[in-house]
Amino acid sequence: MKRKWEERLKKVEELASHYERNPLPPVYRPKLSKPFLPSSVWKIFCRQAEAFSYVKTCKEDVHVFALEKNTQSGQRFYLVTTYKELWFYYTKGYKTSLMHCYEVIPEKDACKLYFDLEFYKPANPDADGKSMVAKLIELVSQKLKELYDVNCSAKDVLNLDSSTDEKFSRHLIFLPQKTVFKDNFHVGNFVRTILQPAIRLMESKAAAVIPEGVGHVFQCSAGRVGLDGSLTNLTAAEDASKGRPAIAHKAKHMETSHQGKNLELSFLIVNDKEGDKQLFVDLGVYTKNRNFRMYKSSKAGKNVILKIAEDNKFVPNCEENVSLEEAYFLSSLICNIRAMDDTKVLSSGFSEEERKTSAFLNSKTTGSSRDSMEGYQDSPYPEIDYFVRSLVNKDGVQGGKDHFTVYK
DNA sequence: CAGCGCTACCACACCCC
DNA sequence: GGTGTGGTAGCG
Repeated sequence: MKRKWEERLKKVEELASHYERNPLPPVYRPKLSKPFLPSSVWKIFCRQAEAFSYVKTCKEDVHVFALEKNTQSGQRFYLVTTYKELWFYYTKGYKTSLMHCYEVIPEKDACKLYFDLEFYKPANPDADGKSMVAKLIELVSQKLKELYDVNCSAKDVLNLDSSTDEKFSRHLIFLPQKTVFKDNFHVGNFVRTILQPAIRLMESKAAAVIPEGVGHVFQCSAGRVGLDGSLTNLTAAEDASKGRPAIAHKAKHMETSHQGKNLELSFLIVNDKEGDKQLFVDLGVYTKNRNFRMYKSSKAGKNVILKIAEDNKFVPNCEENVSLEEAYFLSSLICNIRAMDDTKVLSSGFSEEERKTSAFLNSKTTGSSRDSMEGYQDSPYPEIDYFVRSLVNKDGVQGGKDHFTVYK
């Protein structure tokens, strides 16, 4: 009897000693993985740059998330952790501050094709958001096929909704198998390019003047890139009017051959609060280190979260030990790329750095904006043409003839 | 001590008809 | 009035 007591006492003392040597952290954090797996990473920074430099020192697969303070002041801080661990606390509600959580899309990381869609309902009483989303998915899928030979349909598109009575608001995440974009800027280049006809249409509506005889050509493999790095569309009429050697033969051919297939894009144009025209697709999200609100998060000061849309058609393949909800979460993350050998990496035009460099050169050498250059094969400065082509070729396959590129 | 990265917009200078 | 530039309020 006494012997048993002594044994128990000894065990308690050992346990006490163990906890003295290994004190509990101030915040309860159960082990998420087997002991032999990497230990947890959960670190918060006031500055984004500090968060990114910490990520570089981590061997774990960690990512930067932006957390909005509930004060609605717009102030944010930055969390570094793994997807797994974030999901654990995110759903368990251990930390209420995770309610307003944003994925930071690093400027040079591969990412998925994604869209931020919105319109103000009172200004667009006749707009049918669901049908607009369906049309957009159809359009984007058609362009993915044309430009990259990538197959995609509505069942490959995760459709998240955070609409209110006032505003129709969606996030679309395209998930054709094993296909990603080189980075956020390349996504932006692609999106701006395929929506160019709608942008021009909108501008002409805003100006209330529709220029005569101006058709717009979708720039594809044989296309040209403006010296300023923008994706410029060649117009046969403009070219001829400037009396320059026309290089629009192929483009003109493409225009006619695709005309029947091209979808009508006017459905993308909506009214904003002031009654001006704007696009249903927000083109302002394809920028450096963009914060993108996450599945099940709300904006600070609001309680509307992003949830699976009623008309969502995407269902993730559930891997072992992953709930359906977690699988949706992982699918919704723009930079959650499982890089395989057979992953297709799509690119479109310049990277941001290259765009800035050539824009700088353009302004310093010609002293004018893109207008003077549009529609020309060569600038008056061969050295610069050579330099710009070298930038383009870096992105292309087989000498860089292709502006839209697929890596394997 | 502490958010970030734009862009549309404005004021102003300078030029030229 | 046309055009370039520098600074910033406010948006996403």
